[in-house]
Amino acid sequence: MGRGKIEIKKIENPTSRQVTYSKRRVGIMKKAEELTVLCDAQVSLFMFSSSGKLSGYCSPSTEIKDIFERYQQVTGIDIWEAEYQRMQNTLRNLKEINDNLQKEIRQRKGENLEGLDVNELRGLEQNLEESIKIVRERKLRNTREIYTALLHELHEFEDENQRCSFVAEDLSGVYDSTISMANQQHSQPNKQKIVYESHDLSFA
Amino acid sequence: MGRGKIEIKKIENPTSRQVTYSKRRVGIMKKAEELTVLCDAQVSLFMFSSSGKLSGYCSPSTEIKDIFERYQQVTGIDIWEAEYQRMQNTLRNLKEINDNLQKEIRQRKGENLEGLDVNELRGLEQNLEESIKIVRERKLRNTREIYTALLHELHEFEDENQRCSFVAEDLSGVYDSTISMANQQHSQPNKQKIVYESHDLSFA
DNA sequence: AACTATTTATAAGA
DNA sequence: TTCTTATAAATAGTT
Repeated sequence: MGRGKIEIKKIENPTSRQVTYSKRRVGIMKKAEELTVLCDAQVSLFMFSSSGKLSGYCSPSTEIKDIFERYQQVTGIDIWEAEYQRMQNTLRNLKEINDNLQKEIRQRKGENLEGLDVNELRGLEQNLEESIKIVRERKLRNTREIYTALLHELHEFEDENQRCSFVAEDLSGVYDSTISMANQQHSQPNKQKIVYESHDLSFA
Repeated sequence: MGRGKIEIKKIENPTSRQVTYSKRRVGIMKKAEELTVLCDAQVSLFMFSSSGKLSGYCSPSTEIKDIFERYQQVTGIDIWEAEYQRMQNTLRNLKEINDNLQKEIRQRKGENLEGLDVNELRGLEQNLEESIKIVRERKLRNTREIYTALLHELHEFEDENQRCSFVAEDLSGVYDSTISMANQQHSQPNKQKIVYESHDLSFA
């Protein structure tokens, strides 16, 4: 359609090529829109010129994303197969691991023991006994550490007092500061700290 | 371009619409290919007819994915951004929850107690004591249930023997089957069962 | 970008 | 769907 018939092969002259692109670009976009309107179709059209410029057409009330999803539905080809599937799998796995962890915690808390037989209950009991032993030892050690620190501070205080020639009267303040120091020393920067509800929060 | 000029608006007659769609579909695809070849352009064209059938054209050596990625590059719009981000966030959250669950379990097992002060250790100890109490009660109850079932079966066995006029000699088989029955009754269909390692697996 | 001779696409009909 | 064909539309080459 033009002054002469042309062969469909790459136009070597860059200027002519660019001109032809411009003309035909308009033409095909018009066709796309006509098709949309006349035939009630969804059309998406993208063109990148050899210089990299993008032009496109997309049927009204149609998002590109929708076109792609429909494309994927119809062809069964998932463009993002690898990435998406990988993420989905990771998600599923994490959820399963989560469920199991939740279950284990619940069982270690003594909740939801329906699924366990006597042997498993016996194992769980032994587990908990071992745990409580370790926790008790650790508590004892921590307490001892605090007292050691307290004693150490007390001695330094006494030495200082000897040098300054006056006697310590009230040690409760020292005691408090030693505890808070020990706590700070041991606390890590956890975003979500696990709280064990204690019925008796006083220091023992 | 045809026997008569047409107005560009939806063709109401479904048959005519379908016919027009078929003809124009071929036409626009031809145009797309010509544009690709003549102007060395990348073209992607998708059409869904009103009946949902997909047709498309994509420049050779061009994947749809590439077209989309280029589209995203040029427009700066990331089609999958929202979805992807949402998944990433879910993933992150699940991982964090997981970490915390792992940490809680480790602490309940008596591992990794470094982050806890004496008060927290005291709370954890009380927690474990409560748990162990519940587990012990449950174990006792299960054992009782098994013995009750055993007793029941034993009585039925004796009744039957009375009627059949012979005496039970070996009850070990009955005992075993009762236990396995009781276990089956309580075990749920868990894909990944949590195993509490017991040092002594004998029945107590 | 505009013009226009020609080619191409296609509407209507079969 | 496909073919035919009259006619509308697109566009190649030119200005």
